[in-house]
This record gives sequence, C-alpha cells and structure tokens, in this order.
Amino acid sequence: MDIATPLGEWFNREGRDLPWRRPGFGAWGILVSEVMLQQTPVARVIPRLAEWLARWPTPADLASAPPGDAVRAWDRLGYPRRALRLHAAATAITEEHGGVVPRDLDALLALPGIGEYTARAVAAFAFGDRHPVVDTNVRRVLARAIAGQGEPGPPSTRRDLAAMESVLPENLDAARLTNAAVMELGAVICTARSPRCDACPISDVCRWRAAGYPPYKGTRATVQPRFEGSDRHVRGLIMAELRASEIPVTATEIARVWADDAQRDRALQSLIADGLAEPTQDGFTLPA
DNA sequence: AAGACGTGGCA
DNA sequence: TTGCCAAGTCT
Repeated sequence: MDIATPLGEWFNREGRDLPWRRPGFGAWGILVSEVMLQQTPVARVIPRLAEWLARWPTPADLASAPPGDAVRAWDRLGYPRRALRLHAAATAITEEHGGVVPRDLDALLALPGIGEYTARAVAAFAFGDRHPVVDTNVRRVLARAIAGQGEPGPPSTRRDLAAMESVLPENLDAARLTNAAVMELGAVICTARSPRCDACPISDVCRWRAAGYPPYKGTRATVQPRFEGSDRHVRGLIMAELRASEIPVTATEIARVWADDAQRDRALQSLIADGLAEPTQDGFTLPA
C-alpha cells in the first residue's frame, strides 16, 4: 500500500510554511530548530529560533559565546539543558568539523543533545539523505495507518525505523518529502487527541479507520508526574531568576522562590551539577 | 530501562 | 481545575 504518494501530494498542497522548510535555510538553522523542537511546540519555537540565528548565524559564533548567554537566549523554551548541549554541540562542530555541520549520521549522533531522531532529521532535511525519520508523530501515524492501532506501543528504535523504512520511496527527493509529510500529518491531522480523519489524505487506506477505530489495548507510556511542587518546578523557578539577572543572584533572593529549604537546595545543587548554575562570590549566576 | 528533565496551551 | 500533550535525550 503506497501512502507516500498521497501524503506527498497533500504535503505539497497543504504543508505549513515553516521557517526551517524554506529553501536555503541551512544545516545549522535546521539543527538548531530540531533541538528547540524537542518536546516544545512549533509556535513557541519560531520567535526564539529567529533571534537565535540572527545572533549566532554559525556554530562558531555560538561556540565563542559564554554558555550562559545560550541559556538566557533559550528563554522559556523549557528543558534548558538543551541550550547547554546545543552550545556544546556548536563547540564540537567548530573544533572537530571545521565549523561545518556534519552530514554523517554517526558524526551527528556523537554531538551533545543530538539523538536518534534529531540526527536523522538533520541528515534528511538539511542534506537530503535518505534516512527514515521517526518522531512521536510518525510513530502515531504508522501505528494507526499501518498497524491499525489507536496508539503506538512503547518506542522501539529498531521496529520504528523499520516501519518507516517500509513506506519510504527509493528516490531521494521523494523520501525526504515522505519523511516531512508523515510528520506533518501526525502534527496537524492525525493528532493524539482528536484526529481529523475527514481531512486525512490517506483515510481510505488507514487500517485503524477500516477496523472501526478500536481502542488502544496495549501498555500506556508512563504518565507524566505532576509538575506543581516538583523538583522540576523549583528548578524552573530558580532558572527564571538566574535568566532575569545580569548580576549574581543571592541565596536570599533564591530563597524567596521556594519556601522548602531542603527541596530548594536540592534543586539548586542539581542545577549546579548540570552546569546550568554557577556559585560565585556573591551568589549564583548562569555559566560564564 | 524507567525516570528525570520545563513550560504553557487547551479541553 | 486537572490532566494531557508538545519534532527527545540522557543516564
């Protein structure tokens, strides 16, 4: 069953005009966008990405800045360790790859913060190479359209890559288009909560639809723990203070963000361990 | 190999 | 209001 052709036609007609899809956006821009998009919605990424690339147009530009600048520019995208890793990746690209984003999958995979998904996304979208690209959208679309299940089971890199490989055309351009189209379908049509099957270009061949939308029976992924009152919450509050100040934030000021001394200290210590905060003479700052 | 890791929008 | 979810990675 060929789903690549109808998906490609649909994508060419209705795919969103996103910055990183514009011709000539560049491998560095695509790499930065992919890292920002890890667990963060498109709408929140777009303005931050534009600022980031205007300020640091090349990996060497970012590498020459203090990591704390990257963390501050990251703003509230969330998971600020990504900013630190992106800075470290820029350093590695500058020092080990002559300042040029590598094209090879293994070289990409070796960069900090670049995992199985992002490495393939960069190789496929920035360089046009033929690799199956599998993210949460792709998993969901393939689970439904091909496997006839309402939700993907637990991620299995091997199985997931094989599944995507099986729908990928041989032709390079067609393969790249298919990768983008399956992701896009999962993002805007075949969504997690309320899929818009009426607007789906492959509804006529979807096995889940054909089976009458059977409810998912497998094991569910572990539920996200409550955020309110969690260590993540406290880390976030402390990071907001550090981002907002150009001078060291005192222990007294940090004490105001969270009353529980033990939990606050645990959060601060973990931020220091992560390299997101640095103790100084007068308090704490983003990494210099 | 589960669990940690931010943040905010939406139903 | 609470819970789910958003182009994952790392340990």
